[in-house]
Amino acid sequence: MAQMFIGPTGSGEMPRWREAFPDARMLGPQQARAQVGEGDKVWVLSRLDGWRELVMTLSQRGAVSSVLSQSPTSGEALSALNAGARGYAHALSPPELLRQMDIVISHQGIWVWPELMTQVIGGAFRALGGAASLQSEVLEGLTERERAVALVVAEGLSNKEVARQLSITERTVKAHLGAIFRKLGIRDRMQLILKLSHQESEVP
Amino acid sequence: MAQMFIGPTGSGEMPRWREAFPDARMLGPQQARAQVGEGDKVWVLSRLDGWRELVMTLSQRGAVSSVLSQSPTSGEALSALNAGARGYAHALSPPELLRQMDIVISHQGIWVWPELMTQVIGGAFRALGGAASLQSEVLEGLTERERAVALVVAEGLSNKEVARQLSITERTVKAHLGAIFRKLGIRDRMQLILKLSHQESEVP
DNA sequence: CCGGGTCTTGTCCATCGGTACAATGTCAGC
DNA sequence: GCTGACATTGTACCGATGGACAAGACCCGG
Repeated sequence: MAQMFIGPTGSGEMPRWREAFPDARMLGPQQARAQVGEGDKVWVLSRLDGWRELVMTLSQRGAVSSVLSQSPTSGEALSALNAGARGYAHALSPPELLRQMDIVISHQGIWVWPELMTQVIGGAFRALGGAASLQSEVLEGLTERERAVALVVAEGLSNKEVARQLSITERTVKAHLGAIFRKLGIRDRMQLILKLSHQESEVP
Repeated sequence: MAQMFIGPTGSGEMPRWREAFPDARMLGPQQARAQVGEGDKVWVLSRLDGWRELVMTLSQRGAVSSVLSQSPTSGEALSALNAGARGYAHALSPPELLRQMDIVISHQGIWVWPELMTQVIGGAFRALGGAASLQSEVLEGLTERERAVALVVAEGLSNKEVARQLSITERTVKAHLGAIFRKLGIRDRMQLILKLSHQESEVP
């Protein structure tokens, strides 16, 4: 559960951050990969080369990471979140804000520099509007519930996850999937995805 | 700073939520528009007609709102966030989770049902030129052989079929796939397909 | 009231998919 | 010559997946 800061080796700055977490440790990228484990909270400076990849591995390892940038942009914010980061803010944010971030990300939340959040969400929304149109003819022959299952499965979720999301049993998900496969003449979820994203494909 | 729940008039359910916030008030949409003000924390049921518009006005008024859905989807999540909501979760989430959400959104954070978060962020990432920057280099980090496997797998073929097509063992296919998953930071072939198919479908 | 369609769940089982812990051979570069 | 990246394959394990067989609940039209 250690609090750690990761920056270019030898970077002794980060005064605001130090102020917010006096007891934290400062690490270089190498040490980070070696020492960070599940539950640790890491703060990565985006000035660091390969920060994205670092965040990705640390996140998969179960660490909770935030990215601090000297010049925040919505693109970098998204990149960070996509890499698994849970927070994104200006590197020189005031200590109170940093501590606030800490609270948020410690509770499964996401914290992003507010102005950026608007852009991020806005962009995503526009894009998904287009994505929503993809469904259509393929799903015509399916029932209400089957369509719902098909769409969620096509997002890449497992049966268990679909079950949770639709508040039904995994068994029921399988039942619907079976019907979907039969009706669409396909054999598994992979082909379902292909059928929904492109209309083409189909192999012997 | 009142905690309020807004659902269809006369909806007396929401046991889990009640449990989480015993002192909160339940309102109908009309009352909400009249009474909610700055700093109030409102929970809106997405089953409610016009929930999106409601969230939008309340948010602009300075209220902090979360949306609870009976059947959460990434699309609805984005829609909620875009309307100004700060939280999005299943309507029957356990009380501890709801209180956790409360903490997060009270600290300027965003809270979204974890499984959906990945999709939401993923969608957003693809939407804003992140697609161009990273997608093209998705396969860059892979070796010759890994790329070959990735492409065939993305066609929807099984490991056995890939093996036949590339004249290698199924075991070897698994080996390459393992490396691919690790390098791309994904967990299975479904996500690989999504990562690859979304790189060709972009908007003007 | 009855039959059909839909939604739901159950058990059982064969297979697939992903990973852990390996080994072998090749080939480029220091 | 040795090291490291790459390709290949093996055994083993276990969770995920899809199908088989079955059944109860609900609703709607005949």
